[in-house]
Amino acid sequence: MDFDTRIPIYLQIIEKIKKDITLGKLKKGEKLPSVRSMASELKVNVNTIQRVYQELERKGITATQRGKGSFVMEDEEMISKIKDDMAKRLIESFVEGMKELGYGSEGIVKSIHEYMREE
Amino acid sequence: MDFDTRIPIYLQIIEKIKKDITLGKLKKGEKLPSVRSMASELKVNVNTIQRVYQELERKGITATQRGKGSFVMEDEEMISKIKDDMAKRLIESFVEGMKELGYGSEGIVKSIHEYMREE
Amino acid sequence: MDFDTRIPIYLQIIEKIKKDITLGKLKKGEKLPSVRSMASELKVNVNTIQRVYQELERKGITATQRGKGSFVMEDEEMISKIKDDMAKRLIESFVEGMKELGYGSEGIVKSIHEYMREE
Amino acid sequence: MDFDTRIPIYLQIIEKIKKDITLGKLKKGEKLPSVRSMASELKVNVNTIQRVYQELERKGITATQRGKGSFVMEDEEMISKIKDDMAKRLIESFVEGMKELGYGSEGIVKSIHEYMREE
DNA sequence: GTGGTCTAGACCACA
DNA sequence: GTGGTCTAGACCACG
Repeated sequence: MDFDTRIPIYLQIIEKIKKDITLGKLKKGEKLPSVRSMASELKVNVNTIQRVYQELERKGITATQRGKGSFVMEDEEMISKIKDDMAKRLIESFVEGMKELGYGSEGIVKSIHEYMREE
Repeated sequence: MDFDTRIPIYLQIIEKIKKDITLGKLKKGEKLPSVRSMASELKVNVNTIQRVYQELERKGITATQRGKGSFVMEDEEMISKIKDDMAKRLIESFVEGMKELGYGSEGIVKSIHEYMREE
Repeated sequence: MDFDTRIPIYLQIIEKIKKDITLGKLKKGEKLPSVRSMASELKVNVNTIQRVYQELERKGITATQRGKGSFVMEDEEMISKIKDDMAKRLIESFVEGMKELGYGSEGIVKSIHEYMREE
Repeated sequence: MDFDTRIPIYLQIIEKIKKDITLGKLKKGEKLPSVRSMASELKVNVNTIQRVYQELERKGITATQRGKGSFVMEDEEMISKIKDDMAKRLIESFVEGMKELGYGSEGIVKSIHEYMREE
């Protein structure tokens, strides 16, 4: 995993984990790697991962049990909400960026269609 | 002008100026206010405005002439080239992001349409 | 028995046992279940129960006899003395805390009354 | 300021600041000491204070502006809510503790009255 | 000068 | 073995 220097590492890891959950790579109830093993795997400090897990718990995405580990929450609804949220954020920032460049609604839709056709 | 605490003030001001240019409020060749006057008008630190002008110049949007001030670039073609480039990069990263979330081509187009309709 | 993740399991079990003693479910002199049987019954690690018994003994609530097991203490007077002491400490720290929050004597008494009424 | 070893330092500092706000020692809109000055004053690491300010912001008690500092929120209602919350937590844990010791509602009220009279 | 992030390394509480 | 807290010290972004 490569990190974008402009964005805090811990945020990038959070996004990665959320993505893995929505894609089913991490299943409900499954145990996440221990703080230390994930830290060494990603070549990152333990504290950074600890922050990641803390934030995930605060958002209700995982639950942490001292001495046991962190587990993905079993809440189906929550997971689909995460996916919708992430998609919405992507779309918003995309549309906003295009508008700042002077594109109107039709222009944006048209550009996307063109891009898809080329691919 | 009110600022969103979450985003650096200097970025917010840059966006404002870029918008003013595309909307024709600031015309090609026109002189921007001096660093000091803009700073006092927006009730913002002089350093902040200095950074704004620096970034604008770096992006080729304005040109600074020592002792005279900053001026909006006259080079129309260059600006439109930059715009196309930025748009392409925006679209690419957007599509890539959506695919990582598990969306296919149709899903992406559909999401954009839905979002536009809501707005 | 369900456990609250925020509080150490061993503390929750201790409280449960203390309650059982005051309610007479566990009588003076009675033998507590073995570490292993209690652990398997509560689906909890053996170490955890060991710590529970250790703490109970440290507090003088039980006594452990090697090879025989743990027994609820018979010393009634000592237990009631401990209780009075604990109660006094509880009250003191409570009153001190309320005063730090700016409550006067009447305010404290009033708050307690209100809380009791709600319950 | 002395710290109780059993409770995380950052939590103790948070409680201290909340108390100061409810008591009017820290007024609405007022600037909190900088992370570094508070850290050196309390002889605590900078990171620890940073966590304190972060949590306070997350709870809506303060607002932080990068490069400027942290400020107490101007929300009157929020402040009185903090006080009520803190008092409620104190009362709850006190009553719960007394009940575990075998005191009934009348016993608790009586004990408080006695304690107040002695003082 | 101010907050934000990160590292390396330590010690503790819990299961 | 697992998470939680803390320290010392560093570098960066922002005003």
